[in-house]
Amino acid sequence: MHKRRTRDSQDRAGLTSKLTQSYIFPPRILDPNMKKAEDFSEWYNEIVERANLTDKRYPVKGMNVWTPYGWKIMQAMDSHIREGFDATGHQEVCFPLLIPEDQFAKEKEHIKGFDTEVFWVTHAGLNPLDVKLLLRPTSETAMYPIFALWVRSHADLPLKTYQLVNTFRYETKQTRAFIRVREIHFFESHTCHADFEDAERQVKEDYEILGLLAKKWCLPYKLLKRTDWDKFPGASYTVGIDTLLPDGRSLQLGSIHQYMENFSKPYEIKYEDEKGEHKYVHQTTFGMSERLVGAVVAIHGDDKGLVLPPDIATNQIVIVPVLAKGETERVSAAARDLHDELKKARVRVHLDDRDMRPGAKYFDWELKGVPLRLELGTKDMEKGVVTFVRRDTGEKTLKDRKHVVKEVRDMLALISKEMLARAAGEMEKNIVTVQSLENLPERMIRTGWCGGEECGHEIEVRSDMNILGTLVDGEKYSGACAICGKPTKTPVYLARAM
RNA sequence: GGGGUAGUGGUCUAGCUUGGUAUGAUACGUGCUUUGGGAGCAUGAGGUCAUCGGUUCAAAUCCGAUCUACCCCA
Repeated sequence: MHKRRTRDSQDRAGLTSKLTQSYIFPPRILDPNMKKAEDFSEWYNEIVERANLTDKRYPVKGMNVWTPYGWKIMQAMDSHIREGFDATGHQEVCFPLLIPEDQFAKEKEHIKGFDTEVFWVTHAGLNPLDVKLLLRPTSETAMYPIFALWVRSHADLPLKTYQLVNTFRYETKQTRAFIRVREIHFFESHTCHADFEDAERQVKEDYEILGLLAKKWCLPYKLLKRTDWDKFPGASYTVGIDTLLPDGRSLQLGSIHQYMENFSKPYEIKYEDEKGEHKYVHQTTFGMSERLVGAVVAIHGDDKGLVLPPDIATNQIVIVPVLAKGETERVSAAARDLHDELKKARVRVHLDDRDMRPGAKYFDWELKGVPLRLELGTKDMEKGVVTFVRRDTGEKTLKDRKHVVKEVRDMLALISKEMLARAAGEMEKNIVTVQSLENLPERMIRTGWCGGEECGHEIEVRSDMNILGTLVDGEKYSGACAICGKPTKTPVYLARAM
C-alpha cells in the first residue's frame, strides 16, 4: 500500500513524450483499505491524484503540475478572491518574481524569518551575478521599494493592492500536494494607510471579505491572533486563519498582518499629510494560497472521492443519460434538451455522453466531486421527471422535469448551505476545552493561558502542540492558566499543525 | 535536520536472494454487442526496468552516489 509511483527523474523529453498518452489516471476502484477516517494522510495523497487535481510526477520536489481539473478549481477560487478584493477598492498588480539581495535584506526580522528557505539565482548564463537575486518567498521586499515611489501624499492613501502569483519557499518538512509545496500559487494583498487606525479598519475589512469567501467555499475557520514568537517575520501582529482537518491537525488557510511602520521605515514609504508633515505609512497584508484547495479536498472529501462546494465546482451538474436498446436517440435528445435548458439558465452543466455504462460514469463523477448528478432514462421520461442524486449525502430524489431549473438552483443552494453547516459542526465537535495538559486527544485544544510568554512556551512543550493563538473577537471564558494556575479570562487554542 | 522503506509499459504489479533484455492485471486504440451502480468478446499498440557510475563476457537483478516518493522522530 505504500508503493508510490515513480517520479521520473529521467529527462523532460521522456516526460513530454508520455504526455501524448493520457495523463489521466484510471478511475479504478478505490483501494478498500483507503478510508479517510482510518488513514487520512494516505487517503489525501491518493485522492488528489485520482481525482485529477494534480500530477505529482514532475521531477522536482514540492513542485507539482496543475492539471486542467485542479487548475479550474483553483481559478474558481481565484476569481472569488478577485471579486472580493475588487469590490472593496483593491487593485490587482503583478510584481516581478526576482528580488535583489540588498533589497530583500532591508527589514531585519523579515530576512531572518525567510533566509533559510529562499531559492537563489546566482548566475546569468555562465557569469556569476554581482547582486544575487532570489525568488520571492512573499512580495513585501519586491513591492515596498516601489510603494515608496508611488506614495507621495495623503491623497495617495489608502493604497490597496493585491496580486495572484507564484512564490517559492524551500520547505524542509515533508511536502504534500497543495498543503506544503515549494512553488506556491499565492494570493497576497498589500495596503498602505495614513495611520494605525485606518490600517486597523483594513484588517477588519479583510475579516469581512474572508467571511464571504469562506462561505462560498464551505470552509469553517477561526481567526486566531498568533503569539509574539509565532508572528510573521516583520509583523506587529499576525492573525492566523485556521481550520481543522479530519485527523485533528490544524491547517492555516492564510494570515492577515498588521505591520504598523515596521516595513515603511526601512523602505521609506512616506507621505506628506495635510499639514505638510512627513509620515511613515502603516501597512497591512493578507495572504492565502493553494492550500485552500487542499482544505476543500480534506474537509469535504469522502471515501468515494472529492465533494466540491457548488460555487467551486467546475461542473455543478452532470447529466448522465441512461440509454436503452432501441431508445438511444430519444433519450440522448432529451438529455441534450435538459443540458441546453440548464446551460441557458447559467448553471455550470456537463452532459456526459461518453460511451460507457451509466454505473461507470457515476463512480467517475463521484470521484471528481460534482455536487449534483442528474440521471435521465426512459423510466424518468415516462414519469416526466429527472432523477437528482446529491454528491454530499448520496440522497436520490425525483424532480419534475418542467421545473428543473428552479429545482437545480434550490438544490445547489441547499447543498452549499448544508456542506458548510456540516463542516462547521465537525470542527466545533473537534475542539475540546481542558484544564490540564495531560493525555490530550488528537484534536484542537482550548485551555486557559495567563498570557505570559514563559507559560506559553511551557504549554507548547507539555502539550507537544503549537499555540495557534487567541480568538480575535474574544470570548467569554473563566478559568486558570494551565501552567501557573493564575485565573484568566483568555483561552488559547492549541493543535498539532499540518 | 535525523532515521527508515521504496522506484519495473499510462496505472498497479511479478521477476531481484541464485546476473543471461521482463510477468500479469488494469487503463488506452479499433470492431461488434451492451447500457438504472465500475459490462463482455475479439484484436492492436505501449517498457533503453528512476538517473549516473562501478563490477562482469553479460546487470531490472550485485555495489556506490544522486534524484524522487512515502513513513517515523526532532
